[in-house]
Amino acid sequence: MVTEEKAERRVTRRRVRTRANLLDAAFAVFAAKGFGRVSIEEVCEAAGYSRGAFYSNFDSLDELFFALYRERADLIADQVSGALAQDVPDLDVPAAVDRVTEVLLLDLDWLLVKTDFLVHAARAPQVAGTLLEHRARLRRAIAERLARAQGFGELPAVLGDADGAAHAVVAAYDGVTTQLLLDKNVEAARAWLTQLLTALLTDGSSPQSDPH
Amino acid sequence: MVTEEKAERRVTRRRVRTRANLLDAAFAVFAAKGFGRVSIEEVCEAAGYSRGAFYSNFDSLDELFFALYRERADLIADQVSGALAQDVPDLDVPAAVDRVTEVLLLDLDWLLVKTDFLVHAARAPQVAGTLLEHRARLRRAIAERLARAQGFGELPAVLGDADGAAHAVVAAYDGVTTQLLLDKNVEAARAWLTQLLTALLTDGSSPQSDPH
DNA sequence: CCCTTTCGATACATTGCTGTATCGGATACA
DNA sequence: TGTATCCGATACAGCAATGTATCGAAAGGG
Repeated sequence: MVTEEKAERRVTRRRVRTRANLLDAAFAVFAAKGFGRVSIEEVCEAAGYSRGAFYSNFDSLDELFFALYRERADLIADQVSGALAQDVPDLDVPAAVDRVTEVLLLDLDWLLVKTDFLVHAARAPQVAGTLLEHRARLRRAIAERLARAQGFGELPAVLGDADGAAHAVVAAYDGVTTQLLLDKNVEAARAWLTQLLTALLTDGSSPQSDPH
Repeated sequence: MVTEEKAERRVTRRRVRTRANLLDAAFAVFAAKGFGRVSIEEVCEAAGYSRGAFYSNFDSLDELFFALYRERADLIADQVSGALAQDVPDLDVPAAVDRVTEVLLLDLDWLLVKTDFLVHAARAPQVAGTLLEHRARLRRAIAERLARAQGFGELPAVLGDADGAAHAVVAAYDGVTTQLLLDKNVEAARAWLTQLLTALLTDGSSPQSDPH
């Protein structure tokens, strides 16, 4: 071993605070202007620090961006898992759909940053790999939840097995998200996603109100 | 009227050529590095011109980007319209789906640029408006095509009317696109989109092979 | 309370990009 | 072919952001 990985430091209390502040400020700035149009200086200024603080905590904007994404994505993934596991009887897929929809389509700023990250990942295979894993994990959680419901004969497999259905759920979410980015109408998006999902996950027997 | 809109010019032959070259080069560079990370100089270098040529044809990178998007988007929109109108009997929705799918999921580079543009539009209301109109037009074409098929009793309205179904089609496309950006697997995306669309647009009676 | 370690501010050199102004060669049209 | 116009290359000034090196101050351990 030639170099010390990160030469252990006494992780001061002050340090974690500034780091958190930088991340928060970065989130706001990224959401407002887009990752591609943000400079290190802007982030520092928004956080109330000088560039010295930044370079003491991160090596590059990319690194900060990755850390930021990871932090928030994990948080939301947990919330979704919670929403999926919440109901004991495992019946009532529509109810679970409602709860998940509410968690996922909450914060427009997060949506913007998330999309920036997607675009970023699309050109960095390594980053794309990480993101794909995240998505696979999420899909697995959904598939499991659906499989449990399927035990009660709920799921009308229009598309293959529970795994395929999970795929479809994610695709529907991504699709609705795209429109939401443009029209900024969270309520419509939520209603629309709910309708899409129930259409996909139940046989076409339950009529829904039209959100247009 | 105080100012001449654009002081009519003798639109030389040379001019249109360089303009086209700049646009082509820009497309390649944008696809490779992302709009946010591209400088005017890079575009010029890729096109084999100096910055003088650029400033003679465009006012800013944003303007070039917009022109580029508009050009290609219109082209593809035409192709889609063609694919939708192609079959005379108006039955056979799956066949139309196949053709459209083939047109839409062809070029990964275009997908990258298109997504960049989406992200850009998400933060520029005016641009977003234009993009929304484009999408609405496309959706209308789809809805009309579906309505024609519906006349023959094909479409099993799982989601409201033909308009709602068109909405769903676009959402499905966007959703599949997102995954494609990450895994770069065009064939899988195409198969997957086809399956999704047929699942949405036909009653769940026709079994499909599983593309996973 | 002192002393060591760590954090973050400041100053500096450097680089890459921008936009403008100018000019010579190319182009169109008579 | 002559000539007026247009196009794009070059040169220049300026700016904004980067990364590094240095240093005073804060934090925490003893």
